Amino acid sequence: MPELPEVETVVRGLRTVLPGHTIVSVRLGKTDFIEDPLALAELLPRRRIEKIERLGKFIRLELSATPAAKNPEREINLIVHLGMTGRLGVRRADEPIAPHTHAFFELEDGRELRYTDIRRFGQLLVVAGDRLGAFSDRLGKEPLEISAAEFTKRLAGRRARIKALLLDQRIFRGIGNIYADESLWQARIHPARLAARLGSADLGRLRQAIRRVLQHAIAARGSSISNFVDAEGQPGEYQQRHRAYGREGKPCFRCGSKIRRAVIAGRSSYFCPRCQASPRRARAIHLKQKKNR
DNA sequence: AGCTCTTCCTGAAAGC
DNA sequence: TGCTTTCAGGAAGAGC
Repeated sequence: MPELPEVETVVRGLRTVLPGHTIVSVRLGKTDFIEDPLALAELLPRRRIEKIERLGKFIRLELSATPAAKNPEREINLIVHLGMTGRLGVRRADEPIAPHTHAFFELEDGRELRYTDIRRFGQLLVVAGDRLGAFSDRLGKEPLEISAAEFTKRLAGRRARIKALLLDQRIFRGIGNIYADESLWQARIHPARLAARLGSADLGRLRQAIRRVLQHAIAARGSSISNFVDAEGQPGEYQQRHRAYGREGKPCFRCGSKIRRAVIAGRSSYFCPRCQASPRRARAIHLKQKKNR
């Protein structure tokens, strides 16, 4: 499923082939995952793709108007969320169409940007330039850019489980189930721990673990779970480096204990029962250390 | 505030 | 073998 590293991989791929090109027309299949299909089909033609960036798990294509565009005075953005099974890639218009392809953005040079999404959990929307700030403000901080102080501040006093907070896009943007579990394993923190009960050492390790895991995953071009492929249709390789996610019953890479699976924050969560002390055990360890001091 | 449940959707996997 | 059921999950909303 596409999370920050997968979306970053797609964005980097699109960046090498799309900027400077103009959308000449839009064709849509099923539209139930598109916020306003009529606006999309009306506003995009005759616009040039200026730049592409990632906002958490969202992809933003900044579009400038050519004179023939509708409402040329308005700057708009095409925003794409890949959901679970979304794919975005550029193909020649005469190439075969993958099943479940529901949006085609034809370019002036005979290629087209295609959006394919088996389950249609993804999202396509148009955001006007003057609304982009509000759109972005609804999302939390980029985990690769956040300072230690800001990281701590965002979790301080929160009585929710750390896993739930890592998945909450209003706190940090871009982390999903795989990278939450991988980061918690790396930082040796049990997913069910309450954020308010984590010490500064825990939080420091967690921030570094998130950075490290995401950077390594980006370098490996993401994890190919649920058929993820990049803009060129190539799978990523980080799934081979997973230490917790999807490894139920397999030995922990650190201590050899069997990785366990439990539903935490409504999601499958994988962790090492020895390296990542449960909330109860973490508390017992904490009290014992206090007593010995 | 934060938890659980439900909804959206399809294909893979498990169950019979 | 082949059909039926269950499950997975990002995000949002309801209800507790």
